[in-house]
Amino acid sequence: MDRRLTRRGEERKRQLMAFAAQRFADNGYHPTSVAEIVEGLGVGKGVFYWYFDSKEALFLAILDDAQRDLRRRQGDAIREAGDPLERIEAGLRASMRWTAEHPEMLRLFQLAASEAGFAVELHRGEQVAVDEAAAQIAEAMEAGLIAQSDPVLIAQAMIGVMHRLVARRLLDDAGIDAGVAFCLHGVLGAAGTSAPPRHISATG
Amino acid sequence: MDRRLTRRGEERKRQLMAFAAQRFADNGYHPTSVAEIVEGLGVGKGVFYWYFDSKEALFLAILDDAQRDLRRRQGDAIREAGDPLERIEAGLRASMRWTAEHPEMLRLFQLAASEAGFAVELHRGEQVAVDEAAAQIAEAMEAGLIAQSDPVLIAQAMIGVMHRLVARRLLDDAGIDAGVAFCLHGVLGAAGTSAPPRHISATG
Amino acid sequence: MDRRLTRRGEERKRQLMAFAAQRFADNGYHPTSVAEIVEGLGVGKGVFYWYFDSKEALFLAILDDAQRDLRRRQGDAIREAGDPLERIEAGLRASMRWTAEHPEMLRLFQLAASEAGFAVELHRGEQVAVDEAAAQIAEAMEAGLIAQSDPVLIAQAMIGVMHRLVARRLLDDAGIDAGVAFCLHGVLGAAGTSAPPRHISATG
Amino acid sequence: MDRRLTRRGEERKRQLMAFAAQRFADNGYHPTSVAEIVEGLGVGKGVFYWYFDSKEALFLAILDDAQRDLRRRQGDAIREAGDPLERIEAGLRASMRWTAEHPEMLRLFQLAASEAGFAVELHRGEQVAVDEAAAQIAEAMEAGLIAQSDPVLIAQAMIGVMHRLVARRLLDDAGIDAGVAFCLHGVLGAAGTSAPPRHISATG
DNA sequence: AATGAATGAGCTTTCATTCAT
DNA sequence: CATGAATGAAAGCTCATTCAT
Repeated sequence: MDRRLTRRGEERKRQLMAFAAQRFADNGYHPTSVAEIVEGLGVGKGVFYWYFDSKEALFLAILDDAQRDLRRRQGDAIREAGDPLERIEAGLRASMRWTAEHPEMLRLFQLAASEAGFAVELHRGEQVAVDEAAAQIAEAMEAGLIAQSDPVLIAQAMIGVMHRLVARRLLDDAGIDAGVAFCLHGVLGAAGTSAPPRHISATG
Repeated sequence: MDRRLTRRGEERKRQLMAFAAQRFADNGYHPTSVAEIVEGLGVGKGVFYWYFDSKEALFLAILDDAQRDLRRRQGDAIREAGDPLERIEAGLRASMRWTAEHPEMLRLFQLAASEAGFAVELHRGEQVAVDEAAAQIAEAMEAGLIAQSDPVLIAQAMIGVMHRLVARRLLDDAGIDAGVAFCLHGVLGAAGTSAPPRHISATG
Repeated sequence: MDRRLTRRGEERKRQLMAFAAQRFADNGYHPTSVAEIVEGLGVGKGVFYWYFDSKEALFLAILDDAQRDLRRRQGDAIREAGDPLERIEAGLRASMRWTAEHPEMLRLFQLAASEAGFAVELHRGEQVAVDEAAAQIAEAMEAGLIAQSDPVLIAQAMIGVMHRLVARRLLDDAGIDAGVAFCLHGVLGAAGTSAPPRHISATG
Repeated sequence: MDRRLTRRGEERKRQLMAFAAQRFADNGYHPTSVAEIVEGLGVGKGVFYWYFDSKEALFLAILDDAQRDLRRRQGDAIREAGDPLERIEAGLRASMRWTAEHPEMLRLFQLAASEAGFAVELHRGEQVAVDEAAAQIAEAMEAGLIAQSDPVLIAQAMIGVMHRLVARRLLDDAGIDAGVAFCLHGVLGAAGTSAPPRHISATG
C-alpha cells in the first residue's frame, strides 16, 4: 500500500487514523468494525481500503505513529537535561506528560499488548524507549548516584507506574509530581544511606 | 444460571474455566471461540451452554475466581504482619508472588481492561484490594512512617509496577525483591529526611 | 474439516455437492455464490461451512468425486476387454458414455482448467486416466497393431475429441459411434498399409 | 464505444488489450481486476474506461480480434490448396500453427467457454470456421475421398484434438505433424477399404 | 485524455447461540 | 446431560464503475 497521495488524500488518511484511534480506545479493537469507522466519517467502505491494506494495518499505523511521537518527546527532554538523574527525571516527566495528554494512545498500547498479533510491534517500539531509560539508569548507578539494581527492571517499573496512573486517570499535574516522586525514590533506593530501610528484606 | 451441579458437573465446569482461561490468555478474548474451547475438551457445544449462559459469562466467572483468589492471598499476608509498613510489604510481596505464579490471570486482567464490557467488573474486584492497600498506606502516613501523599495513587503505582514486571516476565525471586524494594522506597519517599532529594522538583 | 457425520449429515453434504455442481456448471465458479447455493437448498449460510472449509474446497471435492467416478468406469471397461486395441476402444467408449451422461461434470473440468488454482488438481486426476490410455496405446504399437507415434499425444487427442463433442452436444449414441470411429482410425494410422495416405506430409 | 482515436489512442488501446489478454490467460477472467490491468501499465483507471465500456467489453474485443485473426489464417491456407482433402489438411495445419503460436488465445477461448456471458460470442466466431471446415469435409465425402459421416462432427473432432494438444503443450513441430496425421486418418475413415477395421463396431 | 479518490453492492467467511434428537 | 446440525447477523474485504479535478 504505497500510494502516492494528494494533499486531500493525506488529509483523509489522517482523519481515518484519528477517528479510528478514538474508537479503538473507546471500544477495543475487535468490537470496532470497519463499517463503524467509515460510517463515522460518512464515507464509503472502499475509502478505508484505499488507504489501508486491512484493519490490522490501520491499527499498526496508528500504533507506530504514537510510539514515534512519544519517543520524540522523551528524547527531546533527555537531551536538554544535565546529569543522569536529571535525565531520568526529565525523561520520566516528559513521558508522563505525553501519556497524560494522550490517554487514548495508552489505551491502544494496552490493546496491542492484549493482541498476540500486535504485541511484537508494540514491544519493538517500546524497546527503544526502555533501552534509553535503562542506559541513563545504568549510568547513574555507575556514578554512585543511585543504588545498584537491574536497570531494565527499574525502567519497566517506572513505565508500569506511569501506565497505571494514566489508566486510572490519576495523572493531573499533582499526580505527575507524585508519580515522579514515587519513581525517583524508588530509583534512588538506599543510595547514600548507611543502611537499607529496615523493612526491606530479601526473600528466603 | 444457578444450576444444581453434581460432583461430575462441578468438575466439568472447572475444566471449562481452566481451559478457556488459558486460551483467552494466549489468544485474547475475541479470537478465542466457543467452538475452539469445546473442541479442545472434546465435548459438544451443548455442554458449554449447560454450564454458562454465554461466552461473556464464562469470562466473568473466570475473572471473578481469579480476583477472589488474589484477594485472599493478599488478605492472609496482611493479617499476619505487624505494623503498617510491614503490612504494606507483606501485601505487596504476596500479590507479586500470586501474580508471578499466575501470569495467565494477569493477562485476563489486561484483557478485561481492554474490553468496555468487562472493565466495570474488573474495577469492582480491584477496588477492594486497592482500598485495603490504600488504608495501610494512609495509616503509615498518619504514623509518620512514610511521606505524605495520596494513598490511592501510591497503591495504584505499586500495582502498576507489579503488573508491568509480570507482563515483562521479570518477576522471578530476585525480580520480586527488586520490585518490592523499588516500591517501598517509592512509598517511603522523603520520610525522616529534612529535605527532599534535590532532583525531585514540582511542576511549574 | 474431518467431521464425524451422521446419516443426515452425509445426506446434506451430498445435497450441497449436487446442487453446487449444477450451479457451477450452469454459471461458472466465480459467478456462483455461496449465498446462492444455500438459498437454493433453503438452509442457512452456516450449513455450508459446517460441511466445507471453503467454496474452493467444495469445488475440489466435487471435482475429485467426478474424476474418481470416471476413472472407475474407464477401468472397469478396460478390464473386461481383450487385446490392446479392444481395450482402447472399450476405454474410449466407456469414457464417452460417462461424459455424455454427465455433461455438467465436463463443464466442471473445463472450469477447473480455467482456474489456475484448480488446474493442478485437475491434472493430477487426469494423469491417471491418460497414463492408462497411453499404456494401452503403447502396447498396441509394440504389437504392431497400430502405427508408431507418441502414445501420450494420441491419448490426449482422443480426450480432446471426446470433450469437444460433449461440449458441443454431439454425443448421442450415433455421435459416440462416430467419435469412436474417428479416434480409432486416427489411432490406427497407416498400420498395415504399405504407404501412408498421400495427403499426409511432414512439416518443412 | 465508437471513439475517434488518435494514433496514440490506438496504441494505448492495443497496449491495454495485449496486457489484459496475458493476464486473463494467466489468471482467469474474474481473478483479473481492472485495477491490476491499469496498474500493470502504470495508468489511471480513467484510461481504461475511456477505451472500453466495461471489463466485459474489453474481453469481447480481445476475443473478437483473436477469432478474426485465426479465421484469416485458416482462410488463407485453404485458398491456396488444391482438392478438398488438401484443403482440409491445409486448414487444419494452419489452425494448429496459429493456435500453437498463440496459446494464450486458446486460454481465452477456454475462458469464454466457461462464462455463460461469453459463450454466445465465442460460438458465433467459431461457427464460421466450423462451417468452412465442414463444407470441405462434405465436399470430400461427396467426392468419395473419405468415408461418409457427419461433417460437422468431424470438424468439431478435429478442433477438439487441436485444442487439447495445445492446452497440454504438445504442439511443437513434431506434435503438429502427429496431430494432423491423427486427424486425417480419423477423417479418412475406412475410405477405399473394402471392410471396416474389425475393431470398430457399432453401439448396441 | 488522464488522474487519484470515492462508491457501495456483494462477496466469502466467522461465530455466538439455539435446536432436535 | 450431551451431541451434531443449523441459524443468520455481521464481519472484513473486493472490485467494477463513476466522479471531480
